[in-house]
Amino acid sequence: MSMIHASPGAWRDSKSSLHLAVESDRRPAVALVDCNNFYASCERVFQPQLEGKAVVVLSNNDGCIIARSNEAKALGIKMGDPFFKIEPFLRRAGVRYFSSNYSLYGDMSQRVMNVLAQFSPELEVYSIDEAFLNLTGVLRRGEAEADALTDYTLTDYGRRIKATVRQWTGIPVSVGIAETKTLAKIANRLAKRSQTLQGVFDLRRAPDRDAILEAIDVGDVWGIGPRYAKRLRQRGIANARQLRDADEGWIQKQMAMGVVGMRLVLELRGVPCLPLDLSPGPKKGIACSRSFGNPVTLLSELRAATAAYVSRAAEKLRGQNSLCKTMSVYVMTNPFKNEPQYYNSALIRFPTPTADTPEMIRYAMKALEAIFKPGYRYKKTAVALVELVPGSIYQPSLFDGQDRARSARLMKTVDRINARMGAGSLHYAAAGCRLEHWRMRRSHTSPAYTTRWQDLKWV
DNA sequence: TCTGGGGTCCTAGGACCC
DNA sequence: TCTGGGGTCCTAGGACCC
Repeated sequence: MSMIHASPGAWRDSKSSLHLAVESDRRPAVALVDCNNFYASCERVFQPQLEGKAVVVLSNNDGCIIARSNEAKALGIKMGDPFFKIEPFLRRAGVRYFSSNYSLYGDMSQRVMNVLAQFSPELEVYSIDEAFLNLTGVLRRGEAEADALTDYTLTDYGRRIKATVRQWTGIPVSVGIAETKTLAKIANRLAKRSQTLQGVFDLRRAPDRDAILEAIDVGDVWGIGPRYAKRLRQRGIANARQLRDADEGWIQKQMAMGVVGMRLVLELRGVPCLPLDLSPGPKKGIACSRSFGNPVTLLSELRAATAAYVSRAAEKLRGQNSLCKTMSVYVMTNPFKNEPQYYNSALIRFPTPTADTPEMIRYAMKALEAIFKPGYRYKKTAVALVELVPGSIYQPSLFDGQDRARSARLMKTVDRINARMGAGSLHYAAAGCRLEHWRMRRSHTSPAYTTRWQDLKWV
């Protein structure tokens, strides 16, 4: 997909001036590189006139706000604000809004990651817009040639990372550096918010660490959600400094956080407990769920939607070369509505682990019929594949009548055609057609500038 | 009319084994 | 006086992340 194929391993390039320096500090160093307002920034890359303007990106179905440019944040627009409620305000305030365009964001993400990979041999792609880089010793690799330059620090290196990503992809990022991932998160937060730091901050070199940690609310520490934050505050632990200095025994016992809490506290103390995950294995569960563009009352429509989601989930399953042993199917009404509510799910255990779309659809339809109740306005159906096993080793059922090899070949062909011709080019009739009214609404989509020839930007 | 989607890990408790 | 000890696997639920 990606159109940038930057040469890997630039960090090794001895001709580059990047590595001609020595930082005497030998402490471990990990950087968190985080894209600023990622989805909003992606939209801006191809519409530079939006620079400096308030931009927001909407969730699926144009439901709520999921990304905001700084200008939009300054206007008080909140994450999760329902679009239909604030649309009038957005219009009045001249905020530009976009339906989410995941093929664009996914592709831009890959480009950013490709650039980052050149700055460290150890990169963990943590999410669509974030990556951890191990920078320990990165500057020392070029030591032999380092006579010319002294005082080149990881802060300089971080600035170089930031500038390169910006130049090669158009995406602004912030870089936080520290001894551990948890501290790097904090450093990144500061880098992003401070006017003076210009987007790069090395917490290891900060003389006033205690004061910095004290200014971080305990709920803003990575790994502390609303529940834990509340419990910690009840014990008088209100900020990151206090959490760092908390009593270990109490953390382990009282908090029901056990090892999670302990790791977190140690990380705050500068002891790395969360190693970089350089090559994440296959997913342990795969889900596909989507709210409908319009409420659904007919079983036939629910069937089509469910079949469509099964087929998407099965595609992901095959994409990582796994088979599924257990699948669940959910249906639910709209909890925001003051109308009769219904929620139900069914668990399906396949006699033989499978990744065969038609087989999975057959089972899902049976399950769906069992949980469907007429008379409700359904809002959403979901398919979750749990209990996945590697495609290579599985225990076939003794009475399995299917020609597994044949169906695997068929699936492979279907996937290949869709990869080449575009997602959904070939799909199952059970999944209905594109125009059905339960399909997702996306009324404000930008073009897929980087993944569709028709949408290529003209210059 | 209209409120997102997709993951991970850990713990406790029960069943079961020798 | 007094009824063992140690282990695994599974499931449900809770918490977190982006």
